[in-house]
Amino acid sequence: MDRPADDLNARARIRDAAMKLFTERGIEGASIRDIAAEAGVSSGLVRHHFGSKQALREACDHYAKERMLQIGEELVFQGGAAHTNVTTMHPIMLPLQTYLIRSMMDGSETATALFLEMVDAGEEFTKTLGTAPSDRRAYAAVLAAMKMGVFVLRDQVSKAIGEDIASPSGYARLTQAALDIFTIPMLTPEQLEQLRKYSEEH
Amino acid sequence: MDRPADDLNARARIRDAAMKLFTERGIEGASIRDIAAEAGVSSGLVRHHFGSKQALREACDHYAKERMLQIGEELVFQGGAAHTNVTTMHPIMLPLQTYLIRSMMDGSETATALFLEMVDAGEEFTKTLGTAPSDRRAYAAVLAAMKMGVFVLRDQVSKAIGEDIASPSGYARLTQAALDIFTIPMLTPEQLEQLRKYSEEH
DNA sequence: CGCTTGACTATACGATCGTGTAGTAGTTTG
DNA sequence: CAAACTACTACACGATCGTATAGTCAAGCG
Repeated sequence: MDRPADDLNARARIRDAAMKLFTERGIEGASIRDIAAEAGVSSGLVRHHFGSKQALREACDHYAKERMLQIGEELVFQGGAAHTNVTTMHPIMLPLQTYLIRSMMDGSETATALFLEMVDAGEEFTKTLGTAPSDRRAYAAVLAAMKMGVFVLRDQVSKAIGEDIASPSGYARLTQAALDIFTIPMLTPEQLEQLRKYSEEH
Repeated sequence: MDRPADDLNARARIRDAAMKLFTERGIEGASIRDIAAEAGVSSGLVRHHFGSKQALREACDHYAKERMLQIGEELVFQGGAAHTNVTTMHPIMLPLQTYLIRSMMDGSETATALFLEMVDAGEEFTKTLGTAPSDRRAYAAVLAAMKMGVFVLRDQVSKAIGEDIASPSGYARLTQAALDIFTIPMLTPEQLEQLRKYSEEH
């Protein structure tokens, strides 16, 4: 059961269409008429259900955030906190994440709030790490941004690896690559020392 | 010397204003009239110099790409390939990167081409690593996307750590955090094994 | 039955969009 | 000096935007 039961009515279809087009074309780039057409309804019905474009957007924000938290809880229940915090990549989340980033870039408070909650959770997670980063807050913030960033550039990453990252095969490569990045030290201690010296000089 | 010499004329001011507003509001969200006002010229002059909004955008794409490559070369010359490939974060690049990502998300071929070049360079870099990732291509693609992602969510990361990541202090925390993420293994070998088993089951 | 209510469509409104055209001031060029 | 060119502004055009209004249709209910 992927969605709530009574979620196939016109209101839900409009919301889904809005999230799709907002993601693909940006908030300003997706018109209410286009969204209505995508949902198979008149543009007047969009206004009837949501009042304004801004209100429609906020409804999408709240829905996406709720679904993200809901799916996140399910994943922690299934796979444990370590798995969830390290990868936090699940195919179901993909459209939600891409939408939320688009909305965040255009100044959504709801989406930004969700991001900050993710940073909070990530900061807690750092306490379970063997070697602690010196700046937990910055570590968690950058990590969260990096994980989201992969999905911002979904099309570009897909093009780079030659297959859609939403496909089972592409997603597997994506997950493994992220795991490699997060678990294999990128520099030898010597390189790290050299880099540290360089930083001090500049 | 930060910029070419004759770069203060109206044409350059329009281009800079366009990059600023495209970044802040998205391509569709920034009108030619707004861009002209930001540059302190008439909207007709924008058309005179660039012909159309699409052509203006492509001019911005090319300029941003050129500057990125130029700055990248300077950084390699100054600090060496290891430093450049691991962090690839320089304050000067920030506005260029944020613009290019915006443009990439709205389907810019030039920006996508630059991303693919970054992936190519990153893939070469993986050959200098001690422990090789199994899938170099995916590794480089995900790494490039992650590094870009931090700048997509610039405002959100800044909010999370309590200071602007463009400030010297915030930028230093950002760089150190990225370095920690890339050099400190996030999981113990035991956790990694557990995660591997979990993945096989699902 | 008549009446209300909610889902839905059709159509019209100002505003703003990208674009096109005409024209001016200043410099260059033959 | 006149012609040509360049940088620039002013203004008008259709199209499309978000929004508003009026009306249709079916279901529920006294």
